[in-house]
Amino acid sequence: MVKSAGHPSARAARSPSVARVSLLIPTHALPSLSYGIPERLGPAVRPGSVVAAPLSGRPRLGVVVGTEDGQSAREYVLSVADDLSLPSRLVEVCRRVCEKAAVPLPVVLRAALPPGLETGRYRVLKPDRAWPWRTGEVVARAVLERALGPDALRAAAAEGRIELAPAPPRPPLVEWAVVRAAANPDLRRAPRQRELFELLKERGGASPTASLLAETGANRGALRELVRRGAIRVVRRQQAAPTEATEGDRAVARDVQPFLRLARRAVKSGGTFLWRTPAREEPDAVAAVVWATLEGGEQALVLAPEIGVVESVVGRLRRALPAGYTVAAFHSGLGRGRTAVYEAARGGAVDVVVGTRTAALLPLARPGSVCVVDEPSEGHRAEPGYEGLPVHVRDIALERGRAEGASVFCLSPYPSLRISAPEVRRRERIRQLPVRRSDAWPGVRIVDMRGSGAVFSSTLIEACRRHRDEGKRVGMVANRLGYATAVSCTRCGAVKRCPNCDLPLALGGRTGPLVCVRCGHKETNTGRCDECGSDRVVPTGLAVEHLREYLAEHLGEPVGLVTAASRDLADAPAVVGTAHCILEDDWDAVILPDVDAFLLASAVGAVERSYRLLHGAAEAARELLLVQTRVPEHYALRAGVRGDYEAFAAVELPRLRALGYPPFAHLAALTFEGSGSAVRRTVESRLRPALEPGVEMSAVVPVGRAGKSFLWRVLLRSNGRPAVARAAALAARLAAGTHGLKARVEVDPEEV
DNA sequence: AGCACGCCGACT
DNA sequence: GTCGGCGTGCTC
Repeated sequence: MVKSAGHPSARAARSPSVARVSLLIPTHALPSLSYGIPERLGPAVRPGSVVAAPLSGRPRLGVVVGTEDGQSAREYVLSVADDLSLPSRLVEVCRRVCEKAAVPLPVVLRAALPPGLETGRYRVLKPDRAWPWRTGEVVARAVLERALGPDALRAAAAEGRIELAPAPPRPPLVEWAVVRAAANPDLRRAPRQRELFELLKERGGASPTASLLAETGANRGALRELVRRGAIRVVRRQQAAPTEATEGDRAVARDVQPFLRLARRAVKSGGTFLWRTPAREEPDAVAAVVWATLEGGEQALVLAPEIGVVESVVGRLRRALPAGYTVAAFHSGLGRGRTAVYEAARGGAVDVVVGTRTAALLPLARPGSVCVVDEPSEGHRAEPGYEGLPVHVRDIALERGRAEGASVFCLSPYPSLRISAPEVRRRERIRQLPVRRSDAWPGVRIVDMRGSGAVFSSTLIEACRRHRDEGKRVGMVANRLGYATAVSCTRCGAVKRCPNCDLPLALGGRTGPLVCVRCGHKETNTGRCDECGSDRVVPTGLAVEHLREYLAEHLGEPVGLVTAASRDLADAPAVVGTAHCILEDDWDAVILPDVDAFLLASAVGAVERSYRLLHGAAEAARELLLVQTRVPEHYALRAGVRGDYEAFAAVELPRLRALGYPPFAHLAALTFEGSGSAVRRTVESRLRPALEPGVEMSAVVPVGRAGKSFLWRVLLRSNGRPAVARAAALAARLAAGTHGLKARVEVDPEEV
């Protein structure tokens, strides 16, 4: 559905109003450009319209980000793709996200458009006689370019023979069975076919064949036979949005009731809220917010950090919400099926969308509320340089609240300090709902490991054995994958380091080799200390495999393993795994044998993560939380095992302020890929002189390599987020214009 | 002087 | 992203 300006004749003589267009070219280097609005397109061109406009003589797809009156422009908007246009308030959200996060505006806008949108396809309007394509056919730019050559392609576009035809990917086709009119087959001696036919009639005479076959257990032969008899037709239809109808299950809804009054009040008053509830109550709090939103006739968007959580929240909402509403999931795992959900959300046909970060900018016809589930999770932000925006979902949600008037809820027992700090809450007008504490708390044992070289204390081993003997389950958290992060001498304490990079060498397998994670240096593990000559060099840094082996030895029976990559013997009485995989489950006892690896990590943000780990571990443990440490008085440890978030914040916030870290100052992490000389030249002679006052920049530090090229890290810091974002955007622009240099930019990363 | 190549900035 | 201008440096 593209409205075209009939070519140059349509250019109005009097000065037309002007559209600012952000062309969908993913670069920092191209600003929004001004184009005239031809008279006949006038009303269709508004902020949010998706339009075609020429750049360097060829049409490009872009989004109108603003309109002005009076000025004239040399080039004109060519056409409008009405069926793709975004709500203008969402464009406002995209603009603010772009400014705050130093992500090019076209990249942010692209994230708000349908996934997989083809921007480089043309519809053939008036084919030349020599062309192999017919009128109305849609052809990819690459195909046209190969066949015609770039000049003829441009000429064809200028002559109006072809027209840019953006199209979201079509939903996949699904096979349907449809009863033929007046069909009355004799199925007395064909029970399978009869069953199929009856079920199909029960469903109103049309149904996807997959579910018919699954439900009756019939095979395709029975279906084919019905077709042969002329009883049914098999047709292919576009898959409808995979929405689910709510059920209003009373028993499940009862769990939601305690949250409902609060949620109704908050949704009604509007604004941004922190809601601290125990992790296991989060789905019910979300259900209450969604419920209250639907009562107001608006749509709810729920954002979860990963696909598994999305699916479980969808299931919970489907059962808990009153009957008569629709819920849909939106995440990358749905492939092309996502398009239909996108359309349904944009058109207001679905009431609730639950999605991963890819859904953060999903257009909604009636935006009512946005819930960020497990707010501090790092899954809410894409790694810079990979697909998706390197922006935390909470920041997008906050902007949606402001621009679209949606109520925003950030849920977690332990929200990130950058959103819960009193200064931030005041500045951003974030209100805190009454805190709900876990009603059960396990017993806590903190085992002081000072003066012990052992991996496991006797307390730990006894606790494991006791739980095992009582038929209870123990979950143990490891901090690393693999076997060991380093080897050190038990006599003098020296750590074996890489001769090139000075980094501790990691142990690849039980007996070696020793490998450098940065430069790839490899050596055999001799077990001998280079410093004191002892032969007592042993693995340290308790990685998953090692812990598992060790624990199995002590218990005299196999121990389970759960990581993102593998699940083995997950039902064993004792299971070792990564923090993420262990803590999403419930255990009788949770054991953190090496919490110091988290507490003492050098990254700022690591302490906060440790607090969450401890608090989360306590919530996941029914009876016992056991922690081994050499810093038993550490504030994050003491507060974490009690779930005392306020006590932790009271110490950590002043520390962050003193260090000049978010939320008290803002950072941008720049990662450059290229030769050291190119990086230093760009950073020192071009970026540094251009920095605004108040923006500090660190030195260039090597941080490893990506394949053949080297990676370098530079940190920018400023009191104001806009200033640091501008500097980061400048860095990205400089790198984009420098041959052999790539930059990835992240403003206020979760951890530095 | 004439031309190839690569860098840089403009493009609306 | 893509193009053209222009400066550098090489060849005829």
